[in-house]
This record gives sequence, C-alpha cells and structure tokens, in this order.
Amino acid sequence: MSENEQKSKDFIREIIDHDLETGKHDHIHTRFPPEPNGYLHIGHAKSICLNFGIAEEYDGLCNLRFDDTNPSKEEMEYVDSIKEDIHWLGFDWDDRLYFASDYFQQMYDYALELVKKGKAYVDDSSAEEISAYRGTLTHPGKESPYRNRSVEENLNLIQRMKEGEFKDGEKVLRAKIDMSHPNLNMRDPIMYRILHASHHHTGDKWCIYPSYDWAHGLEDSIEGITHSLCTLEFENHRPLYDWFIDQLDDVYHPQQIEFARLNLSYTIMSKRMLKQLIDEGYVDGWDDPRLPTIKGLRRRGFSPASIRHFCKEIGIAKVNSLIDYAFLEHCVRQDLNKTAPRFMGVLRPLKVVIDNYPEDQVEYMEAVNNPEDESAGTRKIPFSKTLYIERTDFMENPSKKFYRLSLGREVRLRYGYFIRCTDVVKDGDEIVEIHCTYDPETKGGYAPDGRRVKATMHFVSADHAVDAEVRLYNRLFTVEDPAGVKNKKFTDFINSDSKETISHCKIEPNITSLKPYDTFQFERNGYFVIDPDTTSDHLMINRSVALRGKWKNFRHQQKK
RNA sequence: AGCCCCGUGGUGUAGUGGUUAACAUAAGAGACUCUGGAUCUCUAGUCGCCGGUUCGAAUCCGGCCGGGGCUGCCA
Repeated sequence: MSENEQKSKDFIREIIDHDLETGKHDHIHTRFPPEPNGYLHIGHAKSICLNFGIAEEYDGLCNLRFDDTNPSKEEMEYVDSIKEDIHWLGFDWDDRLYFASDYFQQMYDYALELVKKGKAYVDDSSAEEISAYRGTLTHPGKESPYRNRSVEENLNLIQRMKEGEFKDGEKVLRAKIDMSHPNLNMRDPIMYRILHASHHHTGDKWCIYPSYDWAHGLEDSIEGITHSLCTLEFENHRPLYDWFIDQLDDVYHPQQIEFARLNLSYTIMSKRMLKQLIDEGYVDGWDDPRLPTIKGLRRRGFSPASIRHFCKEIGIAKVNSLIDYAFLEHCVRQDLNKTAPRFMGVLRPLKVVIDNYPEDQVEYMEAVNNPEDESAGTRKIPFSKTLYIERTDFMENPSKKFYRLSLGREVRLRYGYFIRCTDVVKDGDEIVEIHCTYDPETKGGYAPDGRRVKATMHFVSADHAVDAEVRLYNRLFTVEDPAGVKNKKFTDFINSDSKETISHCKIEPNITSLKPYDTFQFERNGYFVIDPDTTSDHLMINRSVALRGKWKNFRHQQKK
C-alpha cells in the first residue's frame, strides 16, 4: 500500500498530536469496544480502522474489549465471530483481549465509594415511576422519594441487591446528580440494575449489572486508554462519563472523543434491521453477499485491503454523512485490479462454430494472468472448433454504438484468433448458434498484416469449459437511504433484482485451481469470488462488482 | 420547546486571517489499448443566509436558517 504522507489529519489525530506535544500523554492507547450482541458490519470496520490504525501510526496500543454488561442480549457466539472478523480485516490485539465483565468487582467497589460519599442511592421506584419522574426535554424532573436515604441504608441495600435478595427491577442504584439538569443523562442516571441472568463470561456470579454510562468510562480508565473514541450519539453522555470519573478518588481520566458513524447509500447498518432482513427471509443469512456485514463483504469478494482503504479515504469528521456505495465499489476495483488474476468466463453462452477450423484440433494459447502484475505470469487456454462467447457480444442488428460481433464483422478472440461471422442459426426469434471463419495467420490475436479490429472478446472452448453457477448481486435497496424515508418501512424499498442467479455459465478450465474466497476477474465482466458453498461438482461464483464500462452506461441511459 | 453537535462542488474529505478554494469519487468529452477494463488529458460544478471585526474572512464574532442527537433498568 502506498501511503500518502502528506495527507492531512482528521480532528482526532490533531487532538492526539496536541496531547503528545503538550506532554499530556507520552504514549497512545485506544480500544475497540464491541458489545457481543451481533455481527460486525462495515460501520464497525470504520471504527476498527480508526482505533487500530491510530495505535499503529503512533506506535501505541489498541485493546479489543468486549463491552459485555448486558447478559440478556449477549452471547459467546458473537465474541468468536467478532474476533474472527477483526483478524480478517488485518488487525490484531496481541494479548490485550479484555472483557468489561472482568472489571465487575472493581466497578462495584467504586460504586460503594460513591454511595459512601453520598453520590449514589438505591431507588425502589419502578421503571415507570423513574421514567415519569425524569421530566421531559423542556421540563425538569422530580426527585425520587428514595433519594435522601442515609449512606448506611444505601450501603445495606446495594449489598443486598448484590447478594440477590431482590427480584429483577425491584431496585436500582442511581447516581445523585441533578433532576433538573438540561441534559437528561444527568438526571440521576441508573448505575446498576438487577438482572438474574446467566452471563456468558461470568456465569451466575453477578445478579446486578452496571449500565453503559457507569461502566464504560471505568473500563477505559482501568485499561489506561488515552483516547476513547465513540460515535456521535454518545456526545450527550460525555458530561456523565466525566462526572463519574471525577467523583472517584485517584482514578485516571481518559478523554472521550466522538465522531460520525458511517452511513452507506443503498444499504442499512442497524443491527435490528439487519436481523429483520435475515429473519424475514429477504437475504440468506448474516454472510449474505448483499449485506454490509463483514462476513457478507467477505463472501462478496471485497478484500480486507480495499475495505481498509475505503475506511481511510472516507475520513473522520463530526458531520452526519452518507457515503456513495459507488465509492466502496471504486475501492474494491482499485485493489482487485492490481491483485486479481484474470480468467475467461462466459456468463450467458452463445455457441460459435469455426467452420474452417480442423475438427479435432485443440491449441493451447498463452494468456497473461494479470496485465497489472507481470509476476503473476501466464497460463494456457484451450482453443477449438466449438466455442462459447457472451450472448451480449453478438448483435444481429447492431446499433450504431455497438462495435462487437455481427454478421460479416471481424473481431478478435482474446489470445485466440481473428474470427468473422458468416452465418446465424435461429430457432424462431432465438439465436441458437453462429458460424464464423478464422484467419490462421492471426494466432495469439496478432494480425501480421497489421489490420485492426474494433473489438476483442473473451471466449471459452466448449469441450473444455467448466460449468458454474454465477450470482450477480446488485444493491439491496432501491433508494439511497431506506431507513430514512418518512412514513415508510425500510423493507418497502428492497430491490427485487438484488440477486440474479445464472446456471451453466461456461468457465475456462484453469478456474478449478481456485479455492473458496479466492477473488479473480472474469475479463470484461467484473470481479468475482469463489463461494464457500462450492463443491467438487458444483462451482459457485459470486460477482463482487462489475467492471466500469461506457457501453453499459450507454445502454442504461437508453433504457431510461 | 430545553440542552448538545454540525453546515465547503452531486457525494465525501482538506483548507486553521493573505495567489485563480484543493483532493478523491461520481458526471461529460477525448487519447491510448488484445478487457467498452486499466492508464493519460481535458470540461463543468462548492464556502447555508445576513450583519460585524479586519487593509483582507470559508476561517474570528453575533443573529438567523437548515440538518442531526438526547425523555431504556440498551449500548
């Protein structure tokens, strides 16, 4: 990867530079703190690239910390999946794998400290009562009748909460701050709730669990995080983050900095909506290639390098933005163009008979594997009397801008011969096959007399072709921001053409050397990847992204 | 309505008081080409509005307008 050293820094890196210059810090330590309640998606990738990326750039460290404070939603399965996805993206946390739940005792001790200082109290109010007392955006809240219990009583109660004397929801521990604070988060926020649930990491050791606001700053503090990076919706929580840490004696105070989360056009990022798409059968699972999940992107054939590059290029800011899906595609093409080996694959085969080519002859033509990378070498491609070309490469009545094959016209078969179409065989309106003649002098695709042809087309020898099922994927939604349309459900905008499956595609035999998740280019068609469901007798291929093409754009415009 | 955050080409990002406001992408045109790919060249397009400070404002100040977030015992 060629890094542009001159690239200007985002506001977070500027803060870090400043903190280093002023001596506030002499090292940098970040963290990626996922909650293990779902699969990672490209929005998380942005955060991962930011946190692990900063650690790399500043010669610092980045922890992986599971923020597992809610046993009712979290599972071990997600822990493993998240670790796998981070590794796949190309990042590593070495021995710094942490769980918030490992700090539960320490957090509890800190909570006792607040109770003793009169800064926290046990509230017997119901959830409904607490909500009613909170007030509204414009009106101050009311103090709970339990707010002024003595320190001794609070101490006694919180200990009994911990011992399991009370049922779920019977009591909570609250910070005593200000019920009329204009920031709702400061109106005596809940620190602990009672949850008699088994935790995937701590088992049944605890029946009270800390809330995010109470826990997160302490987690950062305990790990010595210098810069705690999170998304914009936590901005209003920062005063609380700071308040909790400031109440405690001699506790290290990390700095929380918020940035805008990633929004990508024509898709959705919310865990809830992602789950709904799967549960209701709109897609085939968490790794469906149409999904923006890391597992989906991987199965789509998007490389880790291209995703990292994407995350770097979109930048970090505080404005809510919507990134063009086309930009992601650009990043994928840019990487794959340099790295993907080329193959010939005919998606919609049209049979071609070369009338003047010897009946049983087979020639092996040399083809370059990657014109962008000489070290990729060459391979041999069979050429014979009966071939397949792309149906879209032949037009009986060519339009003025179409310069591929038609009756009487000569084109080049890539790495093969020049051929000229002499006849079209039809069954009703359907073209069954076409007949051509070849020029033996043009072997390899070169004309000794220097004559030019307008088009070069891919082909596959019929007898040597491997059959494959190819899935062509398109955007999942028909509108840029499906989740943001008023009075409509996001599912109203599902693109019914998001997946097109084509059977009996004809592929050059060399394709069998590839394994699942290997990416490659079908020349003139796009970038593809071997699907993991491929078996020895059933090759399945997914299209990652089509090649850019003026012809496709032209046709598209004509349709409109 | 209260508090907080944010407004730079279509999209995204830079620009931090001083040339013709930059880069990427998308769009259009052309060159080249054994991928209608890649590469190269060119074109069009931007500082939300109004005032103020200043010799000079995208940048500093005020007001307005617009967008987003916040009323879970979720994170």
